[in-house]
Parts: sequence; structure tokens; C-alpha cells
Amino acid sequence: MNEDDDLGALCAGAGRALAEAERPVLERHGLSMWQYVVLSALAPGAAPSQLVLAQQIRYDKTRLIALLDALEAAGLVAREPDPADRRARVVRLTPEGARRHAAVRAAIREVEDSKLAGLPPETRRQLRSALAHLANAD
Amino acid sequence: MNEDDDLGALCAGAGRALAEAERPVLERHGLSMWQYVVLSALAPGAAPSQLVLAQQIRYDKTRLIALLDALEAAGLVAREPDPADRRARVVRLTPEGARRHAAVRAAIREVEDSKLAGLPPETRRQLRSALAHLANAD
DNA sequence: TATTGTTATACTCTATAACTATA
DNA sequence: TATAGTTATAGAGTATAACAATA
Repeated sequence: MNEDDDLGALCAGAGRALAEAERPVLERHGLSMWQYVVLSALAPGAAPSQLVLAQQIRYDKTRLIALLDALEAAGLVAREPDPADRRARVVRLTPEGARRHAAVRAAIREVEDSKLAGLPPETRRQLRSALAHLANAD
Repeated sequence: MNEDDDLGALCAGAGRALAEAERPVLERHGLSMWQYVVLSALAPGAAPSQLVLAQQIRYDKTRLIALLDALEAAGLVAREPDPADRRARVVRLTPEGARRHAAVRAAIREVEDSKLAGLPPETRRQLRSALAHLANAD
């Protein structure tokens, strides 16, 4: 992985390395990556419809259904009918789901911090800022 | 995309944004992402065996075959028998392949530079360095 | 008529196993 | 016996189309 590589290749390499390091953590907690993404999206307390949730995490709405089925069966999320629109179902974290997400997130942060070892705090802050800039640039 | 997100989520978001922006460039030049990755690996002038090439770009050796078939049919790479091991075939860029890669890479760099607009040169350098660090950290 | 959640289907991508020719 | 390249097959992941209930 050379610093003269394409930026896309660098992002892909870093993302793959992180995903490989985090996969055992997710497995230990019985979650797939996408299930963790769903929990993370709901963690701030939001209760979006399934369609809005799918758009937020950029996941296919038809695939989200099986994902939510599993999370609901595990007692981590709850689906409730939307009083304002009886077609829609609103998804929110259960207390157990909130606990599980907090635990997994803490473990993930540990892995990420170990990967960032050697980089000064200011560099880490700039890295997060630059990545957010890239993800949001038109 | 919040700066308080997991680092993995930030990398994935930035990588996806870059891939989406670069896909039209690759299509315009008639290359898939993995074909471009192969050309990039060979661009420095290396002539690895197919197995070594597959390991270098972290691609399955069985899938690499169809990829090389297409690149060879397009006249961008050449496969030659390895004189030292008659089981192995050595892959290298053709002059046309080198030209094509240089052209695509220049176009990709343009897209990446536009995505990086707003970030000072020192921040860009640190971003590349930090991503390379992440990809190589044990 | 359009939209949400859902199911079913088809398609693509990826991984596994087996074959050949060499080593 | 093991390895490089190849092929064929099975599996996972993803996208598309259609349906019922509701707007």
C-alpha cells in the first residue's frame, strides 16, 4: 500500500483492514456488519420508517426486511405501526438493543484505537474530518 | 455522515463516494474497477505470475483468469510463459496497456482532486499517510 | 394513481472443489 | 506430493418485478 496509490485504493485498503479487524468483534456479539449499521443508525433514538432507514444507511429496502426480522427476533429492535401513516412501520431500538449496540461500539472503538496507534490526536481528528468531507462532497 | 461515526463507517462512506464518482470515468475508458486495479499493479513495470498478481491485489486467482482474458483480448496485457517455471505464466502491460492506464489514471486523479477541493495540501498529505498507516497496521 | 412493506425471482459476484501440466 | 493455471459448480449477495394494504 503505497502513498502514491489512488485515493480510492487507499480508502479501500484502509476500509478492508478495518473490516477484517472488526469482523471477529461483531461475530463475538452475534451481529453481522449490516445489523450493526442498523443499530448504529437507530442508536441516537431515531424511529424512522423502514424506507427512510434503508435510505439513511444506503441499503436496499427489500433486503432490510430480513435484517429487521432477525434483529426483531433477537429482541434488539421493535417495529410499530406508524399512527400517522398506516402503511408504514416505525423501527426503534429496544433497551436490550441499545445495550448491545453500546457494548459492540465500545469494542469496535478499542479495535480502531489500536489501529490508530502511532498517529497523534491531531492527525486522527484531521483524518475523521477529511473522510467526512470526502463522503459528503458532491 | 457524522464525524462521530465509527472510523470504519467513515472509510466506507468515503470509499463509496469515490467509487461512485470514478465509475463513469472507468466506463468511459471501457474498464471495470478490477481491470483498472490490475493495470495499476502492472504499471510500475512488474511482470508477476498470475498467482502473485492475485495476491498483490487481493483478488481470487480463479476470478483473475477471466479478467486477464478480457484485458488480453483488448490488447492491454500480455501473458508469457515463465522460462523458469513452465507451469507459470507471467503477466505484463503492453505499450497500449501502459498508455490506457496512464490516461485513466490521469482522469481518476482529476476526479479525486475535485473531491479534495477545500482541503489544504498538508491535510491531503496527512490523509494519504494516515490511510496508508491504517491499511498496513497489523 | 402513487407509496409502504413484502415476497418471489433473476442476476451477479464470490468461494470451493476438481482437473491438467508441470515441479 | 505439491503447485500454477484452468474450469465447473455451488453459494452468498444484490437487484428487479410484482402484490396487498393504504394514501
